[in-house]
Amino acid sequence: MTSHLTTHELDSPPWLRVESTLMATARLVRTAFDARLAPLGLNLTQASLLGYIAEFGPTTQTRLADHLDIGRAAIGSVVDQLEARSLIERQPSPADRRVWLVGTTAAGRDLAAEISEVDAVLRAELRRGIGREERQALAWVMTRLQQNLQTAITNPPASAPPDASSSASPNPSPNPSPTNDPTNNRREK
Amino acid sequence: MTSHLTTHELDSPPWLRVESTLMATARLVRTAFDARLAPLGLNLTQASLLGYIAEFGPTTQTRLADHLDIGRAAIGSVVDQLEARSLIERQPSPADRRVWLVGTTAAGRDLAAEISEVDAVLRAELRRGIGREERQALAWVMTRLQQNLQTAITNPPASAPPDASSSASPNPSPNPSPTNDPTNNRREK
DNA sequence: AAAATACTGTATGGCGTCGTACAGTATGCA
DNA sequence: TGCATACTGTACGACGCCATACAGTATTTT
Repeated sequence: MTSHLTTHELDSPPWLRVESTLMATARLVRTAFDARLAPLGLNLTQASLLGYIAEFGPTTQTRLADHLDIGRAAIGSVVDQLEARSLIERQPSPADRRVWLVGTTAAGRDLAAEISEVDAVLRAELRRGIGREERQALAWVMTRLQQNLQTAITNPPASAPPDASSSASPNPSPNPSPTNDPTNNRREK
Repeated sequence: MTSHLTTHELDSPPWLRVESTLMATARLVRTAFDARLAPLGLNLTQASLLGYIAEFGPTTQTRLADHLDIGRAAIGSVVDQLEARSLIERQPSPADRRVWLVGTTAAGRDLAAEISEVDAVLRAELRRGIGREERQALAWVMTRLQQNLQTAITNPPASAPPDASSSASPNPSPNPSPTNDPTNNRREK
């Protein structure tokens, strides 16, 4: 059992499985950024949030959630963490008493600069051996892919007509099998 | 192509341009597959597991974990779920009494066929407007990116400038702890 | 043979995110 | 003006995954 050269063994045919390659790569991206940000005591989400408000100024949490692509509830948690470390600050908005304007503190600005540094360094490393055109082509194809994915998600699970009224409850019984399972032959270890 | 058609607004922050697009796309991939697999009562992980053993026969959980790129503990959970629905089966290995050989049941094989169908349909949709060469180029660049990511992860926090004596231990205490915070000016809502 | 080492699957606790429900606030409409 | 609707941030429960620790089993070393 040697193998394990790079990713897996030779069983996976990446010829057709572009999607799984994509997801694996995304996971690696997150891992790499997390690793590099760990010395700052941050993960990728926290760093992105801090970097964003450091660049664009105080922002409401809903906007942050939109930009970071996570839910409003999750953003609240991240803001809590960063606020507990005095890196950011919740300020009431004079215009809208529902919202917080989340802005950086002085310490937050300093750390944001370090984040920016880490980000630049890592991205430079990731570009090694990849030409500018190739990167642009990659971005273009992925954008196109995103469009297709979006339509695939919003569109009903195939075969259904364009009118989405039929997709009201396509799956009333997700558990088809009886599951009686009288013979539990599971070894106890 | 002014981009931002589908994703967000026109901000397109210089943060993690390509990388964030990649991660957003990966998220969409998972969402799309989950949506299409929902009528079968499965998510992407479960479907991948079932499809794998349907194609390659009984497999140990460690192998499955390696192939699906998740930990052994997580695999155990997924196997439990699928086994509870009588889609797969744990069989003791005659050769090694530590391991289970996870194989499909008859119902599992049937469902695996449906999974394969869903998979083919969705992937065909995702290819719309993307040429074969472009897909191959995408795969190539991502593979290269994976290599760079791998080295970036395993390699120490990089930089390694002439001598980093000044930043020998840049952050021994991630919590600067001015956390006394006597003025909790947080509004109660 | 016995002991040391490596490996497999499981239990446990933790983290990050999601989805839903909710109170407070703003906005549009009668 | 009053009322209905929409929006913001939070609380709560759930899910998926990770990391660690562990007992049982295999494999290698002595």
